[in-house]
Amino acid sequence: MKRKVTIRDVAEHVGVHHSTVSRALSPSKRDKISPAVVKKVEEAADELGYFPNIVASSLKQNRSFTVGVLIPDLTNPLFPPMIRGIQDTGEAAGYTVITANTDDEQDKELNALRIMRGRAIEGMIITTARREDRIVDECIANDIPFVLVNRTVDQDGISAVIVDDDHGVRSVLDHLVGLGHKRIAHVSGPQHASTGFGRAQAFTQCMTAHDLQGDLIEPADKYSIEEGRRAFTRLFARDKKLTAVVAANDLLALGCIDATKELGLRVPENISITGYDDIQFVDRMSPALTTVQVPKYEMGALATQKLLDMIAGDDSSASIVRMQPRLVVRESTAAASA
Amino acid sequence: MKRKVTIRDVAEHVGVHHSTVSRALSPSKRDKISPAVVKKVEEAADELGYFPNIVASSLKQNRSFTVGVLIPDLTNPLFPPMIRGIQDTGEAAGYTVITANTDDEQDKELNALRIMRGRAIEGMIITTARREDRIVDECIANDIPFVLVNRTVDQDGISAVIVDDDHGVRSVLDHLVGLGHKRIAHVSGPQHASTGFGRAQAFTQCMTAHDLQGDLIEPADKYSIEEGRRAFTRLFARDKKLTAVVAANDLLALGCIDATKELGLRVPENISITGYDDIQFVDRMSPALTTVQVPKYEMGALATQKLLDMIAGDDSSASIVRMQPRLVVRESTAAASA
DNA sequence: CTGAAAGCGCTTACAG
DNA sequence: CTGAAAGCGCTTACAG
Repeated sequence: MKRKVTIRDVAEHVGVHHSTVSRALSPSKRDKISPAVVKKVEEAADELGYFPNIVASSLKQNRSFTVGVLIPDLTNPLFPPMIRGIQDTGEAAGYTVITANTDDEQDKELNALRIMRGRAIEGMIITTARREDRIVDECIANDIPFVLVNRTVDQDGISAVIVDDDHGVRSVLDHLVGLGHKRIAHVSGPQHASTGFGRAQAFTQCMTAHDLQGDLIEPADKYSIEEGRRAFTRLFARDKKLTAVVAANDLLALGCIDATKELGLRVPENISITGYDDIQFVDRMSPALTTVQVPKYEMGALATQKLLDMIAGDDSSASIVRMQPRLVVRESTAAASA
Repeated sequence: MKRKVTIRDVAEHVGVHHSTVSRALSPSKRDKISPAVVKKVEEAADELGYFPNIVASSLKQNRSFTVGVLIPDLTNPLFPPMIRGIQDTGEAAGYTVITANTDDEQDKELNALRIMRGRAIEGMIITTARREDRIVDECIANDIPFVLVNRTVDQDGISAVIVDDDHGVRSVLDHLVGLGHKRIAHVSGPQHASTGFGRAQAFTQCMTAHDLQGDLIEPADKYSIEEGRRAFTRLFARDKKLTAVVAANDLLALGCIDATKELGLRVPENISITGYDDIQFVDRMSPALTTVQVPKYEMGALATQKLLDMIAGDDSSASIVRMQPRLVVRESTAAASA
C-alpha cells in the first residue's frame, strides 16, 4: 500500500504546525482557528486526499467510535430493517457498527462480546436477550453501556426499546373476536424470550377478558417456519374445531399456513391465521398475512440514539420505550366458519 | 468505564520490561522468550484481567484484521445471505467485517471507503460495482486488495465472484420457448451494472439463437419493484401481444406482476413472468415466481476466502469465478396463450 | 533471551 | 489564534 497522507503532510503543505491542522479539521475546535487558515487547510486536505486515521484518533481519545450489535441471524427478515436503523443512526454520529450473528447460541454470544470488547466498542445494541441473559450481566459488570431491542430482560434498571405486546395481541384478538371466532389458539414463541413470554401472557389475559378459553397454547422452541408447522400440527391434533390461530410471529404463522395445506385446510375459509412483526413480503404471499406491524427501522434507530446519548453521558437514566404496533388486516383472516 | 489494564501494568507486576510482555503474549514472538517468563506473564495477564488494546496494536502494525463490505441496501433481500457468507468466512479467520449501505450513490460509496480506510481495513468486498467504478479505481490506486461480488467491472485483472448470466438467461428462455412463447420481452436492469448489461446482452443473443426478435427491451433505472412496475407498463403500451417477460431480477419481476394486476392481466394465464436471483419468499408469493436461483451465501463466502488469501499474500492472481445458477420453475410461467 | 528507544497518527493542555 | 511538546498502548529493529 502507498503511504497514507497524514496530518503532517497537510501541515507542511500549508506551512503551519500539524496541531493547527488537527484543530482546523475538527468541527468542535475549528472556531479557535482563523477562517483564512481553516480555508487553506481544508483546500490542502482536499488536494492531497487527506482523510483522518480513525485508529490513531481512537487511541489518543481512548474512544473507538464503534458500537457492537448482537442479532440471531441476518437472514431472518426481521433484522435487516432494524440493523439499517442502527447503522444509519450510528453512522450519522460518526460511529461504525459491528454486527455479529449468534444463532441464538450462548457460546457465540459470549465469543462475539469478547471480540467486540477487544475492539473497544463503546456500547452494545442487543436484540438477542433472554429473560435472564448472561450478556446483559457481563455488560453491567464491565460498565459497558447497552440498549436492548425487541427483546428485554426480566430485571429492572436497563434500557430497552420494545413492542407493546399487550396492545398488539389485543388488537389481533379484538379483530378475530369481531369476526366471530371463539375457539382461538396460540402458537407461542420461546418462553425464554420476553416476546414469546409476553405475547403468550397477553393472549391468555385478552381471551379471558373476552370470556373465552385462553389455554389452547402450543409452544414453539424457536421462531422458525418449521417450528410453526410442527406446532400447528400438534394443535390440530389436540383440537380439530379451532377456527383461528394467533402465532407469536410471522415465521411461525407461515409454518402454520404450511401445515394447514398439508392437512387439507384452507386459510382463511376454514381457519384464520395471524402473524406478528410484518416482515417483508408477507403482504405478497398467498394468502397475504394478517399481522401486527412493528416499526423495525425506528426501533433500531431509537435504541441507537439512546445508546449514543448514554455514551455521551447525556443520558444516564434507564428507560423502556414501548412502541405501539398496528394491526394490518389482509387475507389470512375471515369470518369464523360455522 | 474503569481504567483499562495495559501491557505496562502487566510488566510492572512481573518485573520485566513491557516489550517482553508484548513478546510473551504474541503467538509468533513467544518463542524468543524463556518459558518461565512467558508463564509468569500469562499468569499476571490473567490475574489483572488484561486483554490487548487492538486499536493500539492496529495503529502500530498498520493492520486491523478488518475487512470492509459495500452493499447497496441491507433491506434488499439479495444481500443478507451474501453478507452472512462474508461474515461467517471472515470471522472464522479472525477478521471483523464492517458493512456500509451505499444506496447505489457514489457519494456514499466514496465516503464509506474513506471511513473504512481510516479504520485501516485490510481489504474490501464490493457488491456495488458499476462497469466503470470509482471505488475499484481507488482501491487499485491505493493497493487495497478487493474482490467483487455479483457485479463486476469491464476492465481486466480484477478478482470477482459472479453469476454466469449467459447460462442463467439461456435456461429461462429455453423454458419459455419450450412453453410456446415467441413474443418475449425483457425488462433490463441498470446498464451501468454488469448484471443489467450482461443479462440484456444474453437476452438478445439467446432470442436470436431461437430465431426470435430480441429487441423488445425496456430498461429500468434501478433494481426495484417500482421501476419494474413502470417498465412493464411502458412495455405493454408498446406491444399488447407479448406473452412473456424476462425481468433482470426478482424485484423487477414483482413490479411487473403488480403492473399486470393493475392492467387486468393474469399471470401466468395471460402472460408469463420470470425473475432472477431467487430471493427469500418469492416461492411463497402469489403467483410463486419462476426464477433463476443464485448461490448468494456461497458467493459471499467464496469471495471472502479469496480476499483473505490475497491479504495473506497466498494468492496474487486475479480470477473471475462464474457461479452456475439454476432455473427454478414455479407458478408465474405457463404455456403461451393463443 | 531481554531491555531501551523510537514511533504509528493523532489530540490537547500549556504557553505565548 | 498558533506552536511545541507530550503521550495514547502497542510493536519491533537494534543492541547487548
